[in-house]
Amino acid sequence: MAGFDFVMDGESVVDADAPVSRAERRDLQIQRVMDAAKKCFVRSGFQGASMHQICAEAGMSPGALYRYFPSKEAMIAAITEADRRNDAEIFTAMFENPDVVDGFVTAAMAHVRHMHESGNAPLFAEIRAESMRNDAIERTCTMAMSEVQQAFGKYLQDAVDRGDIAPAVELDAFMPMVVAIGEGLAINDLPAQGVTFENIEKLMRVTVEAMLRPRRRE
Amino acid sequence: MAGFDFVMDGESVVDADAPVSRAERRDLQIQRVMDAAKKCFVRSGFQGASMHQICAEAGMSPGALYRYFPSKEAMIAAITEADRRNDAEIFTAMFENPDVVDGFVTAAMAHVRHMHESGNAPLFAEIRAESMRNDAIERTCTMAMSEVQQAFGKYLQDAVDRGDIAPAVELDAFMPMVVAIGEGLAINDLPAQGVTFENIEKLMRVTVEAMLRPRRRE
DNA sequence: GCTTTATGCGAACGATCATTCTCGGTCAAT
DNA sequence: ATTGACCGAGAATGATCGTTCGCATAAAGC
Repeated sequence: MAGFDFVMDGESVVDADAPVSRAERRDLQIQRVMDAAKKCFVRSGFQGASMHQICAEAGMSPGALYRYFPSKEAMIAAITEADRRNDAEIFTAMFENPDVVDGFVTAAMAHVRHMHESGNAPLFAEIRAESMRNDAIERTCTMAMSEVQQAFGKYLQDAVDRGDIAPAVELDAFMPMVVAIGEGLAINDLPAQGVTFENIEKLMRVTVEAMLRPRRRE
Repeated sequence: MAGFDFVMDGESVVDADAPVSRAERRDLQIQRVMDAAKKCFVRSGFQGASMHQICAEAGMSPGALYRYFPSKEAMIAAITEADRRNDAEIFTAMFENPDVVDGFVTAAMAHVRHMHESGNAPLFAEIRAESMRNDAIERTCTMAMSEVQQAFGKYLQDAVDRGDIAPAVELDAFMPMVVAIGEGLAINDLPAQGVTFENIEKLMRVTVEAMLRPRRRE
């Protein structure tokens, strides 16, 4: 039997005829574990998922799994970081769009769509719940979002300076509130509740427009 | 030593000189357990908190605790229901206010304030995370909110009929989205992040106004 | 008074948990 | 061909989990 095949039954993860280096294979195995862990965490939560379940899902023994992650805590940290980084990237895309409102709505809709399609809402909810009692997770969340917030702030300030927008409240208060609203939309997975993307976008546009270009009090 | 005193050390929970009936005392004990459990769940999560921890927090042995709740699952269910019911009551108050926008903003601010002062945000986050994988919890959340949503829908429809408001999207889509946004604000506990109540209210008013009385497209 | 019922304690139970250990095998380098 | 680092399986470990049990005590009903 030629090539690698580390799975004894079911699908083989490493293609039997594609030779890979040690380091490459290691990365693939790490990815395999993370995929399995993510599945289990979504299904049972961080504390609820057992290492044996994760091993079974990954088709790997505990001894093997522990070669790649020193502890369950480390796996939680790794998955949290990957998830938060992924989210951050979606938002960074909006900073290219010269129309602030449109850029914002587009990015937010991409986020809602991604959350719906990937089925990651439970994982995100789990991360947020865990972040409120686990300092390490909390730091990961803050760090991943702080660079986005910083760039976001600059992006908005530029638009303010050129007179494109005039936020209803100071930017320091505006940004956390927008993040909070976005999280609410993400966790609730509105498309799954039957709300159409069209309606979500329509209401979001009205809202963002009002927040960034408020009506004058008459 | 007269009267009851079931705590061997530390504070006594049942006043030593106030005779209470069996049923009354039972209710007090149940409340005692629920308070302790809530504290532990906030600290460690539903799965992370152990029955021994809850026993210690309640100043009660496992044997005693199990006289009041048949299982940990039952305790989680009871605490979830109490929390959701509490939230529902806050929102029901808004249906008295004839000005929809003002009623809405007032209720939402009461919610934000309550969430901040009670320090219940972690519990709420935990409940939402658990609800995504535990059908019983999910049903509790839906039930507690469905009566509110129904009354909310009627309240809004009345306002639409009399021409007070003209929501940007259909009510069926509007309500879930508003709930989602509210949850985001609740979980994030903005006052704890330094955002003032004043700013929260200001942006909320602008937003609600825009959603319910949108500008016409020019 | 005596009996019945409700409480409470805390040791003990079996199950399951995260993690470790041992050992046989495989790869890359010599 | 031999070596040495790496990898993987799976049994084993001690800890901890949710829950139960037996027994003592106190109150309620007669």
